[in-house]
Amino acid sequence: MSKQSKPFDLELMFRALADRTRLRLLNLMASGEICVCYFVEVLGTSQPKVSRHLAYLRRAGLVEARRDGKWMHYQLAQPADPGAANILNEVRAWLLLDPTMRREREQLTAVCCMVNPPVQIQGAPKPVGISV
Amino acid sequence: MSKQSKPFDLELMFRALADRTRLRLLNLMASGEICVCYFVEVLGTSQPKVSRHLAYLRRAGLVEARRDGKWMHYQLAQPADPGAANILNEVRAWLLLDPTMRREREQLTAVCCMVNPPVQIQGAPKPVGISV
DNA sequence: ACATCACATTCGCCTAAGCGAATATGTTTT
DNA sequence: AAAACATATTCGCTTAGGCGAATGTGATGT
Repeated sequence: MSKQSKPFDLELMFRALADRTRLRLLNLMASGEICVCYFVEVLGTSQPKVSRHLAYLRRAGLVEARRDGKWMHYQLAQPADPGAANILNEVRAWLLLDPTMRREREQLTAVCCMVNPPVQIQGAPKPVGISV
Repeated sequence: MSKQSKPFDLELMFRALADRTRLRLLNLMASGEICVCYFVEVLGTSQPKVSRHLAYLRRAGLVEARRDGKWMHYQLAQPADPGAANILNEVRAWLLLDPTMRREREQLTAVCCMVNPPVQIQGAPKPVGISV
């Protein structure tokens, strides 16, 4: 059998990318691993909604999750298919340039640097790659 | 106003790409303009279905249509937003490499070269860019 | 003028998937 | 053991969108 174990469903990837909330989630992972409570805080949406969209992204193979005590950390995943990886890289490049997305990454940085952070964030592990 | 006239809805683009039939349609436009009857013939799907999906692609700004007598010709469009254009280029590159998509492009070429083409195709203008 | 051709649109049905609200699960703390 | 916490899942509802079948539309041919 010359077939890959997973032929990477491009259609599924695009369905995963075809939602603003999910694009915003991917954007906040640009700098590295980050735990769920930051998504909730920065995006200003409900926790179940964030969780559902993260599950969708994971099913599509676009992110990976890692448990650390009570916290779940999410990071961008590199698809095995090189073509899919190239497409995703372009999407990430676009996210980096988009003004709205840029603002949300700045909000993330701001939240991380606060002396008196919101209740939801207090005690949460800082995301990596944020210049504090 | 520093805003573009059309901020190019990336989410809409991904929704347009999130369907196998539409990816197959884009694939058949790889070599240039092509008229609707070829889509119907090569994809083996109903004409209304092809037409609806082409309309969807046009609404998303991924293809352009041109009327020529009773024939409608479709071709890939270059989005104004350079980031979106880069993403689309990667998608096209992926389509060129995918074995299934490659086979369908070959089918298109085959149909064009037939001495006794199927009824649907007889008299239709040949697509450009097909090595006959 | 009328039929035919190439394509587009509409209709009714069904599934995927988004949402808020409620609830469940796994982990740490006390 | 029980409470608190962070996150995940389920439920009921609503909308987008896929499909085949039927119909509409604009151009050509006779």
